[in-house]
Amino acid sequence: MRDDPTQMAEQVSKVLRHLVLLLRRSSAGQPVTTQQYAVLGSLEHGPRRMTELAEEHAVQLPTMTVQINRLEYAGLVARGSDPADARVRTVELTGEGRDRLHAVRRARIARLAHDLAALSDDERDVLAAALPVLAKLGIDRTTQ
Amino acid sequence: MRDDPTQMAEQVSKVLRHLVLLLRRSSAGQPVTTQQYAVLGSLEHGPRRMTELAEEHAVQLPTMTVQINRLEYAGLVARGSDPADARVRTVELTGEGRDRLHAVRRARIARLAHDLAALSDDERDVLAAALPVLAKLGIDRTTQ
DNA sequence: CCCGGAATATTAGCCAGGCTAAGTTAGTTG
DNA sequence: CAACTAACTTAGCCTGGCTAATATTCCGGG
Repeated sequence: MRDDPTQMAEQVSKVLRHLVLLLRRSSAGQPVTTQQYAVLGSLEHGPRRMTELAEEHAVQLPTMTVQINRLEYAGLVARGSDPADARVRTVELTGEGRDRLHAVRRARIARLAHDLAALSDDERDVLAAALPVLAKLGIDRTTQ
Repeated sequence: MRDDPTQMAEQVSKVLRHLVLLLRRSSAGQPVTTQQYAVLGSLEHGPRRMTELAEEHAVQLPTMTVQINRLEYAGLVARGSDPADARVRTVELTGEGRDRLHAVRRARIARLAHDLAALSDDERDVLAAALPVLAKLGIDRTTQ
């Protein structure tokens, strides 16, 4: 298949659609939406500024403003200021935000681990080998 | 890694997030949204009823109604009736809908093929081997 | 010193795409 | 034939995107 990129692309496309449906089914009705969870994850290692968050999540600044507003209202993050530049707002996790992040992460990892446990050793090997390749896919698109 | 499902799940989780971001970046500003494209794809092999479409896309019936309304307004699908049961509405592609589906598909496949072409032969082999495994992931979740 | 432009966020207003609850119409069954 | 069930649609709400239009604040040149 590797010699017919078009055919392979069709397979990849189907698999992507499958994964998207999987994610949709598994994230319905969770205590934190996938977007909120992703943003909380960005804050794990310290405060970030709004522009950073927006870029990292491939989103416009106003979109991130609204996200952070909701998270702040929910008590999961707090806004701060940069003493060196009064224009920038920083965002950081509250204690509750950190707790929630870890709880949701545990649940997601556990579910994934459960799914992975249903595979054979060989299948897990194959999958593990492919992860770096998947991570590499499309990285040059981000610079366009 | 295969012997530590939790660690592997973390890796998979990261890769999934990467793929989601990829999809978001690549689908921004397309002539057809990914949802619309997916629905058109379901109609490729003939008319379907609303309930079928909703189930297939893991969505409630009212959500599918709205989707089909938009596609119908855009002239890409047409509603019909089941002569055997006046309650059911059928949906099928119009000529323009079929053209649009094929055009969008070509574009998506081409972009994916381009990305795949940037990989080495070995990497493509590894990825090709993993596709069936990925397709298998989580299929038992749908029955819960 | 200060004035104009650039950078950082926010607000306002729009749209897509989810959901539930309630309503309509048509089949099914006791 | 009355009551229930099934298939959709409508209405109303929420999240999460976007652009355009404001503040604010910083910075560099005259």
